[in-house]
Amino acid sequence: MSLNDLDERIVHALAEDARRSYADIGAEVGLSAPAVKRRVDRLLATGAITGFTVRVDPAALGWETEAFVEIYCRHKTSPEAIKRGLERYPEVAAASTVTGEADAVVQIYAEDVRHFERVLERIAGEPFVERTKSVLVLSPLLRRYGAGAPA
Amino acid sequence: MSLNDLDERIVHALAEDARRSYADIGAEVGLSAPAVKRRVDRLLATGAITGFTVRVDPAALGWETEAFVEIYCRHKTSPEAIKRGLERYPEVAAASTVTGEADAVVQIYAEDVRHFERVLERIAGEPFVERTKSVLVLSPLLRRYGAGAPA
DNA sequence: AATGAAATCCGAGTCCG
DNA sequence: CGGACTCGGATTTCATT
Repeated sequence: MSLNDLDERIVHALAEDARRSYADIGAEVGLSAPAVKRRVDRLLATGAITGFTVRVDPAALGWETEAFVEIYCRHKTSPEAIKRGLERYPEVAAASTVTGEADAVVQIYAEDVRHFERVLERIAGEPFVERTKSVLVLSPLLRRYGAGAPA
Repeated sequence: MSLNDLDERIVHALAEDARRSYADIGAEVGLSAPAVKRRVDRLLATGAITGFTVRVDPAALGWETEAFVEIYCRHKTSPEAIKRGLERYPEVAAASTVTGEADAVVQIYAEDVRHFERVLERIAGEPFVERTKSVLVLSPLLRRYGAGAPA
């Protein structure tokens, strides 16, 4: 399934501000309000847009600390094993196997650095984990398409 | 900044579906529609809620390739400059300044590897970018709290 | 100070050409 | 797809506790 340029611009406009009126978005992409609505409805029906949310300041929710953790596994650890090992941690927001030296990148939200440290120690202690390498997020610059939002 | 119980429930309701009417949310938390609106306005003013977005399915949009890009900047590049430089790329889903050697981590969705290569070249060509280091996502293991791709 | 009821107004949703 | 109409909910006003 492929979207044309118009749909993409509409999704992008909604990603920035889902409260903009159809007429407003239409003025930007060159369509009338009903035309924009029809396309949004279609995007919802096909599952390209899965819903509407608020962007929340994680700090306001008490999740002050965010981190990316690279995980280096012992040989022959399957992606499924990594997944099973990580999904027990509620602090893990996202995890993916990746190219490069590390085997997986894990995105973690913790209440504070102390909380993060505890989580990291437990993950590092998992039998399939050889070693880890973390970077802490200093300040979130951009957050679109619902990416990386807790709760 | 701290949220009381009512605010928390309102934020939670909006996080699930930001299109619900104020009256509907009010019925759930025990307030009238205007009362809910006033609290949402206040949450927006204080920055607890930073905006309204759509949740999108990257695959349905044809964004099959996902990558994490570490950006190393020239000296004296402010976070704001990085943000301004990156927000023009619709392919950028998230960006954060981080601890460690790199200055920022950027999460990118592209149609395919070729598309990603083009985007990376353009980002690497930005005046504030010294060099970049990328890892491609092989398979998304976990995606929670609306992080990345909400299936 | 924060609330709910009533009134207004704008935009979503619908129908038609 | 655009234009026009209708209707629901957002937003405002105001009285109340």
